[in-house]
Amino acid sequence: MSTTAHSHSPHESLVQRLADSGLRATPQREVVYNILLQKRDHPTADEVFARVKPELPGISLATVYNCLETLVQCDLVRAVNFERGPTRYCPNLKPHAHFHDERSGATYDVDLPEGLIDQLKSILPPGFHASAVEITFRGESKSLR
Amino acid sequence: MSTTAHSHSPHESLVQRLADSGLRATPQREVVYNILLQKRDHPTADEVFARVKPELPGISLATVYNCLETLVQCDLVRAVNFERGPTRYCPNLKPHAHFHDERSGATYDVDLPEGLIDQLKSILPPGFHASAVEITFRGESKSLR
DNA sequence: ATTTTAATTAGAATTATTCCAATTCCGACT
DNA sequence: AGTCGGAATTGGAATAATTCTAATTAAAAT
Repeated sequence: MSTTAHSHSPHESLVQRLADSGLRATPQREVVYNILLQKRDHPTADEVFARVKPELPGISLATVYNCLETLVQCDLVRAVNFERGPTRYCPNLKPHAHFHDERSGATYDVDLPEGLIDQLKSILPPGFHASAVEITFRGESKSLR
Repeated sequence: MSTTAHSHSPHESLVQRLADSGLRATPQREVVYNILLQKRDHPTADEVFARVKPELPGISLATVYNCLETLVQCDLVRAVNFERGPTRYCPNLKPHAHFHDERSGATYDVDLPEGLIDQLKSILPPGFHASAVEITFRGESKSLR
């Protein structure tokens, strides 16, 4: 038995997740996903396009949009919007917040303590049920990485 | 003495805040601001434009954008972006979260318990200093208002 | 092999926003 | 009251991001 119920190889999980949604693992989808994993700086669709091109010169921007949307649908990638401007994409599946450095424009992932999301959900008034919570910090960070 | 150091009339605070930034209180700015106060449903610039027109038929969309931007600069209004799509505007100055009802598309303000923002800021790693925190819930609400 | 369905592609279309140059409006100062 | 100068507004053009569409290609199923 070489296939376990929950493989943790990125490639496996991609193929698996796509299959779960009845979708195919095309070269375009695989490369787009790998690009996101390689440099987790929350690139825009345009930036993904530029990074994918060398590997797949024939790819079109429309396909990049399609692939990103597909990956978001499969819960492999999160679409991030915290300011007017292009959507950014993030392959971090763990619950996390985003820190947006207003000086550099960079965005960092911030791990959340266990239970925080539930604590936040508990402040909602009766009748409100959240399936997801997004937290964005804005400010300045000394880390120049 | 009829003018106190901190008047709470919306109109006063508008005039005051604009003056503080060296800006004038024009009819366009006043009407745009009042429209936001009247119906706090987080309208887009287009929606604000439509609501302002009856009162100020000659106003242009560019001016609505200008006024909204000005109000945001003066900290009278918050620009809200939590999904791809047009920026929405919110005249609620108190710290609050947003609840986005995925069924109706409506957005509700959610009051935050005292201290929560500070608690959240405390989870940031060393070197990160947040000036603002945004919290967005997504889900379904029973409230049909 | 053929048929069917899914995915990709290029380019057009749409949407949201910003830019720009030309007025108009106001306030300060004669 | 009249004029000067900066601020604000306006309409339209320009830009940016995304979505749509119709045609083509690729892959899976029969």
